[in-house]
Amino acid sequence: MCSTANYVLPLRRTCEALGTPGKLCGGVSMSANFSGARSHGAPQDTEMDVAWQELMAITELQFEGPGEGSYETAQYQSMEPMVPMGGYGMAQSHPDPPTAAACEISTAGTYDGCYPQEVPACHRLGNSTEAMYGHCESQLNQRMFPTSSHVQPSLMAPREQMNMSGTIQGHRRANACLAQGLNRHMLWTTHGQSLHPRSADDLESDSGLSLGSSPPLASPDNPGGGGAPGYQSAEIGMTYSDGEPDSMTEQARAAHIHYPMDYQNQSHSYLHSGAHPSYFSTQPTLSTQPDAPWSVKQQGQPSALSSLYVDSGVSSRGSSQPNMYTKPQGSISTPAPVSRDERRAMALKIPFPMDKIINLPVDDFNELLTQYTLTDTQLALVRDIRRRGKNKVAAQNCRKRKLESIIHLERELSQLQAQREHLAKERLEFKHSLAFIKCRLTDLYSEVFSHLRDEDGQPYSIDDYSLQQTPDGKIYLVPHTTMQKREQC
DNA sequence: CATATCTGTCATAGA
DNA sequence: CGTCTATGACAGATA
Repeated sequence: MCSTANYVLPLRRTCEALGTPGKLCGGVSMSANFSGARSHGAPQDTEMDVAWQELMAITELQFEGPGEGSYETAQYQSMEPMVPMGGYGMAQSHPDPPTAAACEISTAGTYDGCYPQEVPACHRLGNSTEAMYGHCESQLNQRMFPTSSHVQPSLMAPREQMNMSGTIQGHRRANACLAQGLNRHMLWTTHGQSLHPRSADDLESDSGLSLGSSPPLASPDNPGGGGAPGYQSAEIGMTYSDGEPDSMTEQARAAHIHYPMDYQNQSHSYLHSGAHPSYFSTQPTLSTQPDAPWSVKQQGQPSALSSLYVDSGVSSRGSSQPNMYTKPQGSISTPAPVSRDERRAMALKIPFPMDKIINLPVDDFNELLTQYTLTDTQLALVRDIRRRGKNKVAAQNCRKRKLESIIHLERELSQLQAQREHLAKERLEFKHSLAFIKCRLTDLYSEVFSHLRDEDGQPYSIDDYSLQQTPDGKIYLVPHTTMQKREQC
């Protein structure tokens, strides 16, 4: 798979979307939007040509100020390291033809950095993905609140609609969710099933499990799938379901008996991990060992979350859902977010961790499945978890790419505006220079004429004669009448 | 309470 | 054909 081509396409899509704001909005028909957004390449190209011509039309000077060249360049370089990750990278160091030409035209050093070489930035940052992402994020935040905002508001708008502070937001939300989780906890334990006939999962999800692709699964109040109707951790007092507590405990005990794993302890170990707010390991684990699936070993390195683009692990960063049923802070253990899928997996007693479900290669994943006897419901849940987990990461990456694409386009716009201004100044200088040369030529012409004399010693009239130079360098005095005859011929 | 933003999820296309 | 990835669209949670 070619990383360049792979990136160019989404970038172009983003360009198209920016060019036609309506496409960013929800349409009546998704499929229609899809086809529309992806099949109108030619008109968009025409628009780009027109836009370029406008930029080149230096008659109307509406430049608003120099671009923040160095800053944006550095910023964009910081994005580049995605290239080796998943075949994504910004700009790809392939200047668009117009810009490249423009850069060549430009005589000032201002445009040397028109398209910076991104690779060094990657190497500068090395493997410190923390720094990599932190850099990106911080700059995104800076872009969010520019101190010298010369970018047109129309271009600020789409960017500001995007997630510019995911990490911060995640932390902020994590704290906020504690209170929220407390409220939810109280709500569920107070009202119980009578007020909430549907499970938390069903209430949270628009569709719960994937529509049509999976049979109904055993969400806490949907025991039809063969799993426990709910899961309750007795040790930490977590209640994932609005079911009867006694029966829940029963179910938990049953799980204890019928399955080799101790979910309570597993959950406990997860909750005690603390370092990472998620059950998910963010490091792909290629090991196919089916034992100790919920062990702390699966916690993975939290740094993976900060890797450039979400690698393959699934995080609960900023997710509002995982915290909803966690125990309020200040209790026995550090609150750990439990996503719906995690609860489902526990409810159905899936005998391997989310980490493996999501991150294992398909072969290893299938091999893992063969090592256990799973019901259809469990199998469907596992596959749904895998699909959702991968898609969640993909969505996160997709959004980051979109943000970076917008930033890239804004920077490119600034550069083109600066270039336009430069060319306009250059044109003005040439115009003045030309006027001066014309004036000088007229003077010289008159002076030459003033020194010319005919056979009678009389000066030639500048109205009746003109000087003309032939290609061989010789100069002739030509009467206007002769010139007129030539023109008539 | 309305709004904006963030995030997870689904549907879909394409590789 | 199954899987994976990318992305638009949507919904829910939250600030």
